[in-house]
Amino acid sequence: MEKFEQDRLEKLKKLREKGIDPYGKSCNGLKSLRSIVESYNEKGEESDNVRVAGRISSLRPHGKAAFADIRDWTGKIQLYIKLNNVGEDQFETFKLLDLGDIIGVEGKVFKTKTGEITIVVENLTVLSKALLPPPEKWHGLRDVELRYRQRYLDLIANEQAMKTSLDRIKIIKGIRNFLDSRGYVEVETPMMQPIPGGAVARPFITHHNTLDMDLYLRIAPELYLKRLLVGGMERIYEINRNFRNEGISTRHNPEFTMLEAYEAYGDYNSMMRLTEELVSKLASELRSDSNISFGEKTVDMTTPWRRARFNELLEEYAGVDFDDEAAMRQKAEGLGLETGNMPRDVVANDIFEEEVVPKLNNPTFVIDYPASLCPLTKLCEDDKRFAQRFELYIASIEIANSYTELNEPLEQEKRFIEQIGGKLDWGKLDDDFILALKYGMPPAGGLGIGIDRLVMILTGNPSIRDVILFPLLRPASRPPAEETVE
RNA sequence: GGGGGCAUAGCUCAGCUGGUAGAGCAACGGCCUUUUAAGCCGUAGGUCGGUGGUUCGAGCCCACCUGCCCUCACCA
Repeated sequence: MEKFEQDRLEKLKKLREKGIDPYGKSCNGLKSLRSIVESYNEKGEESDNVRVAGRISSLRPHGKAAFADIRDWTGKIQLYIKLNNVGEDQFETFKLLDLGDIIGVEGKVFKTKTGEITIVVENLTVLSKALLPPPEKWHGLRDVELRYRQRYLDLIANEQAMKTSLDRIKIIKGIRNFLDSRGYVEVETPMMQPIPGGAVARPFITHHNTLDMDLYLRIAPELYLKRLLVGGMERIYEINRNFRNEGISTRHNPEFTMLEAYEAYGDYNSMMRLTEELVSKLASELRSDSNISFGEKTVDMTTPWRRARFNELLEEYAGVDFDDEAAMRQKAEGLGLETGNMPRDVVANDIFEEEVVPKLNNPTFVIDYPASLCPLTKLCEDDKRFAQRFELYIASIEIANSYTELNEPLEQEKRFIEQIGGKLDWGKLDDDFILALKYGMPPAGGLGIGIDRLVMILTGNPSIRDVILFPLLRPASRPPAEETVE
C-alpha cells in the first residue's frame, strides 16, 4: 500500500542525491530484445555493445553481482550486473532499482553456463522509477476486474494480453491490406447522425449546443456508405466504431468496431467469396493450425466453408418446414418462445436462433433469409419470400452479415415505412437517403464484419472484453447516492 | 432488468462446525560475483468490498448496498 510507495520514494530520493534523473530521456539506437536473441542465435557472440531498454521483471541479487530480467513488447532478456564491470557507483544505482522500473542498458551479449542469452551490463540508465510494484511475477494478474480496469497491468503481467492486443492490430491491418489490394478505398462517414439508420438498435443520444440539435451516435455507417455508391465510389470500406445502447455481454460491448464494405456491380455471392478468402487468409497468417480452440469448442477453419439456405438449416436442425406455418408455430411454442402476433418470418428466426445457431460450429454461410427480416436487401429472384442475404457463423457467433443491396428507391421507401410502422420509435425515416437512391445507385454487394468478434475467434478469446483494450465498466466507486434526487 | 456465483495483505491464494488472521511472491534488514519461480537468516505488512443485524463472540450466519464474472432478455 502506502508502504511500498514510501520505500520507493526513498530510493527515488537517493537516486536524485546521486545526481541521477530517475525519469530519463529518449535513447537512440535501441534494439528490441527479441532481435538481440535472434541475432545471437544466428551469428553468435559479437564484440560490439548493444543498447536495449525495458522494464525489470525479475531480480536475482547475489551480493556483489546480480541477474535481472528486463522485458519489452517483443520479449525478455537476462541482464548480468557485476560490481567489477560497472564499478562502485553504478552498482549502487542498481541496488536502488526495483521490479517494474524501466531502465536502459548497454553491454555485450553472451551465453551463461546454463545456456541463457544474457547481456553483461557495462552501462546503466534509469528511465522510469516505478512507485508501485507490478503484479506478481509467477501467476501474473488474474483478477479479471483489475485486468480490465488497469489494462496496463494486464499488458505488463500477462504475455497473452499483449499478444492478443497485437494480434488484433495485425488482423485489422490485414483486412486493410486485403481490401486495398483489391481496389477498395477506405472512407470515413459520420459517427454523429441526425437519424440513426442502417440497423435496428437503440442509439446513444447526444446534443450539439450551437446547432441546438440532438444527434445520435451511429448504430451503423451503411446509409452513408451507400450514398457514396450513388456518388460513384465503386469499392469502399470503413473500419470504425458503432455504438448501440443495448445490453453488455461476452459478445457485446456498447461501442464496437465494424467493417463495412461495398462493391458496385457485385452481389452477396461476390461478397461471400470475398469473406471466405479474407477470413481464411487472416486465420492462416495468424496461426499455422487450421483448428482454433475457442473455450470448450474447437473450430476447423479449413475451406471451403459450408453454404446452406436458412430454411434448409431450419429443417435440418430444428425439424421445421418453413412452408408449414402451423407446425412451425407449434414448434416455437414447444421451445417456450412467444409467438403471439409475431409474423411467420420472426417466428422462424426465433427458432433458428434457438435451435440452429448453437450447432453452427465450423464456419457456415447461412444464405437467403426470410424477406421481411431484411429491409435493405434485394429479394431472391426465384422465391420472393426470401432475400439475398447471408450471415457467416463461426463457433455459433455471428461474424459477418451481407446483402445484395436494394437499389430501388421506391421499394426502399416502402420497406422503411413498413419498418417504422412496426416498432421503431426512435429516429425517423431517412428521406435524404431515399433522395440519394433516386439519383441511381448501382447494384452492389455489401458486407459487414464484426471486428471484435472476428478477433475473438482468430485469437481464441471467448469474451469480447479480452479483445477490447478498454471495455466499458461501471466506475469502481460511485459517489454516494444523493438523498434529494428522485 | 431477472437468475446464479465471486469479493481475505501490493499480487496469487488458504482459512474446518462461528472462538478473534495464514502461506507463497513482492517489500524491509543481513549474508552471498553464473543465477533463473536463486538460496539462507530475520522483520514488517489486514476497515476480511461497504452498512446494518443475529450471537457471549462473525472472515464464516442473515438483510441491504457496491463492483465484477456467468447466464437469460434486448442486440451484432
